[in-house]
Amino acid sequence: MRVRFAPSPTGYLHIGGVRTALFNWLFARHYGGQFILRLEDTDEKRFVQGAADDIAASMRWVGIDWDEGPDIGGPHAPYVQSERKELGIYQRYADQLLASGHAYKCFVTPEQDEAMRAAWAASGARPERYRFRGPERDWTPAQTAEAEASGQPFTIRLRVPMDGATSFSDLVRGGDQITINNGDLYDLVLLKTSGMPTYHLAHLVDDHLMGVTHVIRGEEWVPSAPYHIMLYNALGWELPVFAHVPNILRQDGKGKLSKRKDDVSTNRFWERGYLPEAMFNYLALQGWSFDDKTEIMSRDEIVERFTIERVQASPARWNPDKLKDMNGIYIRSLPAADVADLLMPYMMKAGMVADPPRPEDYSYLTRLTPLVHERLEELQQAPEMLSFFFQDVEGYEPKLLIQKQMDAGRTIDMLRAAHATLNTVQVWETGELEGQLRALAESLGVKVGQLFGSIRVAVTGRSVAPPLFDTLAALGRERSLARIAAAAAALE
RNA sequence: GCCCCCAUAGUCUAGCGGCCUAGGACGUCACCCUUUCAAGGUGAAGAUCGCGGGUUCGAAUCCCGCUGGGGGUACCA
Repeated sequence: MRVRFAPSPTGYLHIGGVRTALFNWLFARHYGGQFILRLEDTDEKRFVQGAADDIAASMRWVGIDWDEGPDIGGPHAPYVQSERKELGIYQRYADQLLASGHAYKCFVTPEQDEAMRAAWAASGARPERYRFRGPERDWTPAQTAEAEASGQPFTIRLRVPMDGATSFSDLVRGGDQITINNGDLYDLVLLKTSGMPTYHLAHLVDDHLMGVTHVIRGEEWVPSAPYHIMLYNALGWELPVFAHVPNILRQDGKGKLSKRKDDVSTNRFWERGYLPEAMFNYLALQGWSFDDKTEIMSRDEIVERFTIERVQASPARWNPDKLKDMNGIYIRSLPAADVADLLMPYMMKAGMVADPPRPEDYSYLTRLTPLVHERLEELQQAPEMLSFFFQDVEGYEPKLLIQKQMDAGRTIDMLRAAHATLNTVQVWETGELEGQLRALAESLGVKVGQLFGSIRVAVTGRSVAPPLFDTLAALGRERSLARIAAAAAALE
């Protein structure tokens, strides 16, 4: 079994695209087939420099590799359509279709096409739809030859039957047939004036030549599938199995995910600190499921369990909360040392750690990581959560410092008492600090929450922070005492 | 407009004729744990299985219609 993912290098790869690539990849890996990456750069106008590399990087990041592709070659190289066009591959089949009468040369210019469309729409005939049929369909060979001799540019169009219907079955829909009336179709352009094939001709020729057995693609291709069926038949080729997977809809359900309107670039998630394993797991679940309970699965487990038959036909909605939750689960499942390594780039970027980091930066971050490890949902949250370890607290909020049922005076006294106690602590470590401060709270006759709360704000500048005694231990005696003193002074 | 696809809680889903008084997860809320926040634990609210007809002894599951949503309607993919 051979499948492919064939992106168009017109921009970055968004998660919907990755999901389609993933389903293809899972299919290939599950059945021990091959997964091909092919670049469909037949759109000369929308081509974006660097997009191809970006797309490949996004795929590699989530853990999708390919057996044949532009960068690694393969038995059917090249894997870039613009290069294949130079080899005359598409022209050859266009000529074959011309010879067999399945296609014809059309001299209608885009402008004329537009005018015809407008005229059609203006006619009282109330057309349901503008269905282009070139006048050249009925031309004699002599007429065509004459037009061509005059040097007029032309496209090669598929001669679509005026009546009848075209059906094909779809694996995602349980093998049910989808039928479309030929009368709703039009004479599709196969080869553009420039000599570049359209997607329709190019992908099909390549799929056949590359031995693709299963076409797994987004459902936006369903309406054009009949053209593809006609083309396979016209060329005398065996049909592949079709599986049109549902799109991922925008969060509000209004339309499919779009690069322009949604912040869904795969790279963005990479930047924000999503683990590729989490993204892989989440995306696999967008339209596919294993059973009624299992959600967290390793790559291997998903590969083992994935089948197209279990892919849903209805579209899923983009749910960042769910992804975030899953990312937290994956982060927590990692050893703290690994998390520390993953966090370092974020600390550097936030300017909290020297670039490049010094040995002591590594050891300090390793020391701090356990304090935030299980609180992280995105790695990028770490610098903010740990910022007070790297910069002093400025401007204490009396409101935060003064706990429930306390006032400024009592808080000052309490902080000074804490300062005195901590000043004499022999062993500056978590357990000892906790023991001493608990005893202090008792002797002061305040609730531990009141004491700890004030100290937390004094030391971190905020009411929500990592566990207090771990924080004090990691912050060190000197800085801890200085901040407590500063907080008390701020309340004067 | 026309064509195609889809339809279980706010969201992702399990279900493929009786096991469903519809299961799991995210989100929401409550409680427990607890120095805050998380994590973890327990529990709750939330779906007349979009609506209406059939078929059947029996339907979330099959059929039809309607409605709603999505996709397509390019010399873009």
